[in-house]
Amino acid sequence: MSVSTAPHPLSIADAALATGLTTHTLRYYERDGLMLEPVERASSGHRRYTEQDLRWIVMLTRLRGTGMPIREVRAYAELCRAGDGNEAERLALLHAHRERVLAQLADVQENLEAIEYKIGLYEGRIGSQ
Amino acid sequence: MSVSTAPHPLSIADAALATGLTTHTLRYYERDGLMLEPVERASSGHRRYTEQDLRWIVMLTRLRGTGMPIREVRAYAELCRAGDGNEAERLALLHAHRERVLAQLADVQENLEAIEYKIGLYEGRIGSQ
DNA sequence: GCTTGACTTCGAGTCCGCTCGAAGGAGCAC
DNA sequence: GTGCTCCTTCGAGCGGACTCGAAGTCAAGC
Repeated sequence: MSVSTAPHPLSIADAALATGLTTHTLRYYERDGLMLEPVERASSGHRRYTEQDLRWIVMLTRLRGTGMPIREVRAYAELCRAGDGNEAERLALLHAHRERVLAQLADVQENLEAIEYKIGLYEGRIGSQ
Repeated sequence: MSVSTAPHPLSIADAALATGLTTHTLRYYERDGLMLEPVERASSGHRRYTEQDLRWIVMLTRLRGTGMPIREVRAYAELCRAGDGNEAERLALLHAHRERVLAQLADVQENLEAIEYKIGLYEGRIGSQ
C-alpha cells in the first residue's frame, strides 16, 4: 500500500495496485460518495489519481478496516468536503468510532481468551466440545 | 449471558434472554446445523434448552464473535458431533482460527493507531481531512 | 369453552459491501 | 489500419448472516 512508488497521477489500475483495492471497488467508492471529490480525468476520460487521492483512500481503508460502515465514511467525507468550520463534528465522529473499536477489540480479546483456554484443554487432552 | 440464572431446561425465549441472541437466531442456528444435536422438545413440541445446550451456544457465539464464518462453526460442530478420535482436527481448526484472529487484531490495532493520530491532529487544531 | 400468548414451521425479505459482466470507446504497437 | 489492452458506464448479481411474517398449534387462565 505504498503511496509513493510511481509517478503521479496514477491510472485506476495503478491506484488499485497501490492501495490493495480492486478497480471495481475504487469506482464503487467514488460512485458512493466516499471520495473527497470526484477523481480527475485525463482527456480520454480515464481517472487520474493524485497523491492526495491516494492518501485519502488510505485513510478511508483504515476507517473501513476498523469496521466503520460505508454510510459513516460518507458522512465523514461530506464533513471534510464542506471545508473549515466543522472540525468538532469530524472529531466527534472519529471519537465515537474510536470508542466502538476499543469496545470491539476488548470483546474479541475476551472471546479469544476463552477460545485459547479451549485450545489448552485440547492440547492437554482434557475436556471436549 | 449468564447460563445459570434460571432452572433448566429453558424455553427458547429464556434461552434467548440467557444468550443475548434472538429466538429467530437460535432457530436459525439449529436449522443450519450449528448445534451439537437438535434441541430437545417438550411434549408440546416446544424447544427445551439444557445447560449443555447453553454452554455450547456460548462457545458458538465466541467463535462467531471473533469472526468465524457460520460454515466453519458448522464444521467444528460436525467434528464434535462425530465423537472421539478427531481431536487433532478440532485443534487444528481452532489453531487456524486463532492465528487469523491475532492477525486481524494486529491489523485493527494498527489502523486504530493511525486514526488516533488523526484525532490528535484535530485536537491540536493541526491538519485536515 | 374461549381467549391469550408463546410457541411451531417455512419461505421470503433485508442489509451490507462488494463483485461482475456487458457493451462500447481510445490510444498505442506493429 | 488492425489488434490489443485498458479504460468507461450501468445495472444486475452474490454471499453472508440474519430477520421477518404468515399461518397454524397448544396449554393455561378466566
